Amino acid sequence: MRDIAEKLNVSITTVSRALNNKMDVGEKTRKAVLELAKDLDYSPNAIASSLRKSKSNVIGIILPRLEHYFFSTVLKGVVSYAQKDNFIVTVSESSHNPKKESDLIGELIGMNVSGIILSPCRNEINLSYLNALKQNKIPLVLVDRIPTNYHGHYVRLNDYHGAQLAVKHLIQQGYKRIAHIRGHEYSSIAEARYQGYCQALKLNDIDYDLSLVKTCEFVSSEEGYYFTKELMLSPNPPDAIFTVSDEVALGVYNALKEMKLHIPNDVGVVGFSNSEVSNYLCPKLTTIDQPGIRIGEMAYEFLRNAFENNETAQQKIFEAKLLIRESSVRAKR
Amino acid sequence: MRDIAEKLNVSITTVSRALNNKMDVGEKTRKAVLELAKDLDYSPNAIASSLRKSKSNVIGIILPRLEHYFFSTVLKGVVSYAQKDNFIVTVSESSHNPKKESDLIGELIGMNVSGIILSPCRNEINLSYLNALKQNKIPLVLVDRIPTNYHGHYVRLNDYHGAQLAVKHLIQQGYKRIAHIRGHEYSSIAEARYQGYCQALKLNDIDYDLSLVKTCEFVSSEEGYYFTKELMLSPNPPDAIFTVSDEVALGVYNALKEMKLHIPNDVGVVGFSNSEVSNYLCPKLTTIDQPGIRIGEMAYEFLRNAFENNETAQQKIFEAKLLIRESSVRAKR
DNA sequence: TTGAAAGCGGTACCAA
DNA sequence: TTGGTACCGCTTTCAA
Repeated sequence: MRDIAEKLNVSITTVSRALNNKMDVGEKTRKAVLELAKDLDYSPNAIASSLRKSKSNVIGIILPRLEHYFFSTVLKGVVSYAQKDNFIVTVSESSHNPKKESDLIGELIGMNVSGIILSPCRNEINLSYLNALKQNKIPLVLVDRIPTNYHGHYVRLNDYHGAQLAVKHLIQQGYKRIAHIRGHEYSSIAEARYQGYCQALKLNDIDYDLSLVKTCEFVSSEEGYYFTKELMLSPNPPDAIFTVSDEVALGVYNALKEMKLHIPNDVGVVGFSNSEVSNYLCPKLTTIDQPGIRIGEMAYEFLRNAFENNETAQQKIFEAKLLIRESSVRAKR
Repeated sequence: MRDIAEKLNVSITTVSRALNNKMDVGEKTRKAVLELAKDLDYSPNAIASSLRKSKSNVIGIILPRLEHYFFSTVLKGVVSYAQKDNFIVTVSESSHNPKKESDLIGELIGMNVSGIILSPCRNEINLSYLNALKQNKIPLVLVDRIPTNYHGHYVRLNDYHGAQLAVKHLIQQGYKRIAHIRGHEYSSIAEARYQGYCQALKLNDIDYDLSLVKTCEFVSSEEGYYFTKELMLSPNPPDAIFTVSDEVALGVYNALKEMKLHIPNDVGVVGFSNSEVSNYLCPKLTTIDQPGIRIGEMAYEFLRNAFENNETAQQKIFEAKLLIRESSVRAKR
C-alpha cells in the first residue's frame, strides 16, 4: 500500500479509501490506484485490517467428529454460504471432550473471529465461555445438540418427534416388543430420542420395559452389534430395534445377519440420521432424515443476522421426517 | 496486557515476556503476571501477534467437495494433527472450479496463513498462484490430485497401480470383458486410474475395446447407473465393470439390480476409495483402500517440516491396497 | 532483569 | 477530495 502511495504521490489514506471503494475519493485517483494495485499484485493484509477494525472475516465452527457424515454435511452448508460473503471458516474438532471444546473457543476468541458455530459435546453449556463470548461480542450459534439450559441462537432437528415417528411406525407395522439402543445420558439428542421412544410407547399403551433399553458409551456400530446379541439372546427378545443412529444400526445388521435373523420379518430396524450408507444397506434402512446441509446453511444465516443487528435469540427446529424403507416393513402375511 | 502491566506496575514488555515464557524475566514477576492473567481471563490476541510476527498459526486447506467421505477423512487427519500444535485450520471448498480455487488461495495469502494444503481441481497447476505463494514464503502441499507439471511437496495414492490391481484381480477371477467407467480427462487421478486399467489389460493380452470405456462428467452415481445400462444393452456387453470411484459403483449396483443381473456371477464390480458405504453394500464391494486420514496427517507433517527448514520437495505415494470383498468373487462352478 | 520506543499494515478521525 | 496522525495489541531491538 505504501508502494502504491509513493508511486502515485498520494497519501496512504487515499490509497486505502480507493481500495475500499469509499465515496470520497477522486475518480482519477481511484482508477490509478486500482490499476497500480493490480499491476503490483497487491493483496490486502486481512490480518492488519482485522486488527484495526477488531473484526475479522472469519467464523469458527467446532464439531465433535469431522469424518462423521452428518457433521461433514453441516460443515459443507456453513462453508458454502460463508464463501458467498467472503467469510473464511476455521474448523476444529472437540472429539467429544468438553475441556478441548472450551480451549478451542478460547483460541477462536483470540483470533477475533466474527462468530462461532458449535455443536457442543455435553448437555450443559459451559457458562464461563458463554460469558467470554458475550464480553467479546462474538455471537454463538449452537447446532444439533442443544443443552437444556441454553437460550441463545440455535438450529436443530426435532429429535423428540423424530423418535416418536420411528417408534409409532414400528408399532403400526405390528411389532410388539420394541427395543431401543440409545446414546449416553449427557447427550441432549440421545436423551430427546429416548424420550420420544418412551412417549410413543405410552401413547400406544405399551408398557416400558427397562430390559429393552441399552445405553451406548461411544455410539459405535460395535456397540450396536454387542447390544443386539445381548437383546436377542435374552429370555424375552424384542421383535424390533430402534437405534439412536444409523451407525449403531450397522452393528445391529451385522449381529442379526450372523444370527440368521431376517430383517424386517424377524426383527424390524429403524435408524436415525439418513446417513449416506442407509439407503444402500440390504435391506434398505428405514431412518429419520437429518438435513445437515440445510442446518449448516441456516446456522450461518443466523450468525450473519447476529452480526448485523443485535437481535433476540433466533431458533429453528427442523421437523423430523421418517423415511420408510425396507428394514421396517414386514411382508404381508 | 496493558491492564496487567498497570496493575503490576511493570512495563508491557515485561508482561509480554512473562506470558511467552522467555528466560529473561524475574521469577517473582513472571508468577505475578501469569496469576493476574488468569484472574483477568486474559486471552492473547492472535491477530496482533501474527501481524507483528507476520506469521500466523493458521493453515488453510482447500478441497473440491467437503461432504465427500474421502475428503472429510483427509480433513480430519489434517485438523487432528494441526490441533496438537495449536494450529488453526481454515477450510474452503473449490467445487471443482479453478477460478474459485485461485481466489481462495488469494484470500489465504491475505490471511497470512503459515501454509496451504490443496487438492487441486485440474490436472495442471496454476503457475501464477504458485509464484504468489513462493513470494510470500507460504509452503504448499498438494494432496490426492497431483498435476503432472508440479514438482513440490505432495501426498497421494498410487492410483495407477491401484487400478492395475483391481483389473488384474478381475481377470484372475475369470472375467473376460472388463469395462471401465472413468472420470473426466482433466482429473489427474481419473487419468492415472484409466492408464492403470489399460496397462493391466495389456499385460494380460486383452485387447483394449473403446466401446467398454465410458467417461463421467461429474463422477456421480447417476452416471454410473446410466453408463451401466448403456453398457449392458450394447451388442457385446461386459462381464465386469471397474469404476473410477465407489460412488459411481453405487449407480452400477442400482442399474444391475434393476436389470436382474447378479453381482458377482453375471457381472463383477470393483470400485475405488473404500468409502464407508462400500463395506455395507450387498454384495460387499471390492475396492481400493484410500487412507484419507493418513494422507491428511502426512500432508500436515510435510507442512510442518516446510516451516522449519526450507527442505527440498517432500513426496509420499501411498501404495494401493486391494480389498477383495464379494462383488468380484465368482461362485465356484 | 527491565523499560522505552518503533513498527507490523491497515483504518478512522480530524483538519485542511 | 485529500493528508496527517493516532492507534489496534503485540513483539523486538536497544539501552539502562
